[in-house]
Amino acid sequence: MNIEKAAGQLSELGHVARLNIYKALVKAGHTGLAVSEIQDQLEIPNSTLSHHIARLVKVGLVSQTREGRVLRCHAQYAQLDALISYLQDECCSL
Amino acid sequence: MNIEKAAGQLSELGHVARLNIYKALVKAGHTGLAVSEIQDQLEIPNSTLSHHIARLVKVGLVSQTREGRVLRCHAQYAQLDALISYLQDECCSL
DNA sequence: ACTATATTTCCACTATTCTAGAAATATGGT
DNA sequence: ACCATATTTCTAGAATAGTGGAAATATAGT
Repeated sequence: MNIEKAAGQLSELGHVARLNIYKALVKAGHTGLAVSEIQDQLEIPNSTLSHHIARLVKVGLVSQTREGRVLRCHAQYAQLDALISYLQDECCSL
Repeated sequence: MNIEKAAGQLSELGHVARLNIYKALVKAGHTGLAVSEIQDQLEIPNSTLSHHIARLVKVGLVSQTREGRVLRCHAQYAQLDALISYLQDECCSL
């Protein structure tokens, strides 16, 4: 972890739509959610949703696996853990 | 904590300059740093720096106290702790 | 080949953010 | 009152982000 990566991930989580997407993926557990399932839950137009998911993927917080026509999204827990650890180590030591 | 506040704070931390400012303030401990001291450390033009600090203050991550001509800035540890707790509770429970 | 479903990409528009110089404001010292 | 220092506010331009409709692409089934 370095400051550029941390800032990039924080920035992407710093949007209500994307934070909701990430939360939904975490709640969904290891099976993850199809893009269409996220769309049903959050009611975001498909192009907008695709854009937000792509940003989360780009910074490594979400991964995608294709299952036929369906793209399944998964929260990358380890990435968030690393981000939290960075914040605790770099920004919480008094 | 709620999702709007969390997203707002994450977004503000999601910028390298502001994350550096916050880190410097944490490292400075309870005495904090004057705006001018942050400027010396990070070499950011005063108007730009003022803008970034104001944003951190606005979301509650930093507070300021005036000491004569000097404005001293303090990291609000409890706010970051609350943010981290929110992430761990809402986004890390498998 | 055709059709249906899932998702992305393209496009254009609007809004916000970032940056920093210059001017203004605040405080303290002489 | 004047001057110096500290910081913000004003302003404006450039860059980035957000939004969503429409078209394109990908995959599977018939």
